[in-house]
Amino acid sequence: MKRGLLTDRQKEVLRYRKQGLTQQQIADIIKTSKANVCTIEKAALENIARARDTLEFLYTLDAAHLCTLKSGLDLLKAPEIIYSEAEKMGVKVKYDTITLINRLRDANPDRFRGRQVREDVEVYINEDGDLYFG
Amino acid sequence: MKRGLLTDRQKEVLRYRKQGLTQQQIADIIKTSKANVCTIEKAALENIARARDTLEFLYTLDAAHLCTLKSGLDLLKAPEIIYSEAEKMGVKVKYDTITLINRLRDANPDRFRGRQVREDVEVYINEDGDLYFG
DNA sequence: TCGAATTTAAACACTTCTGCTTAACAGATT
DNA sequence: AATCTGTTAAGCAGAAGTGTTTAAATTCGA
Repeated sequence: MKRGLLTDRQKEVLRYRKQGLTQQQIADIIKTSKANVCTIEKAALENIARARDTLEFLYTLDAAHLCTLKSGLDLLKAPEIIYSEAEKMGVKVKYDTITLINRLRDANPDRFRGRQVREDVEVYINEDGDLYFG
Repeated sequence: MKRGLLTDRQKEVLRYRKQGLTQQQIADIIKTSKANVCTIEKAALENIARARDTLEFLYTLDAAHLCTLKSGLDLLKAPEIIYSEAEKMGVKVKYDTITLINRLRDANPDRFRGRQVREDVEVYINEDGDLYFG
């Protein structure tokens, strides 16, 4: 059974990178092209991000589904929706408007284009008023 | 780009499970066999474990490689090796013999069969004397 | 012990991932 | 201009993951 997401090749590259080597230097050491080192490093970072997202999901299991921010929605209208839904459930959202928008964008930058929601975002809330997105 | 490791199917099963449903009940809901629900749930838990291991690896990046516990080694001889190697590096291991063995086993149970190491285990140590295995 | 719940194994199509090459492109530094 | 660094894209072969079915084993409470 595989232990982690990272392949031996990916770990190798990350270790050399941590030591400050350039992609070209690493390419020479492991005998391949610098383009390939770039690809491998990128894949490694993606895998790490994916691992983080996976564990992030566990929080949504403890949380209740609050609402769905539908594709096309104006990002600035999201807080209003979220506050109103949370009030219905008798929970106070932990974040103010600005913080909420930032959290929303930071959580997964890919899902927003400027002020627009590109893809449906599910919003979860726990009893502490913490928000999670999935 | 995929966000997490878990497929929609796997998330679905985990959510129903969290609600206390049996595999048979879930199978009826998502219209498949209970055996399949079992497989999906198992895959989900494996993915979560893999995500944890992946992030665990990041610690080994900050840590230095201490030694390798080779396949076939007696688990009870590991502490001696580790203490002696750490001393060479001028770092004091944070754990006593008993705790060390327990950490070693708990870190990844699959790599030990009774008192024997089944598969090479890399040992890393940081400046605080914390140990990581990979 | 009976039956329900859970787990495991094997096999199958299908999809995705991985490492790799080649080639091109953008930014900095020299 | 020439060089070094990092990125990106297309394509390819081999490996691994996913959902599924079917069938057999195991656990466990009543």
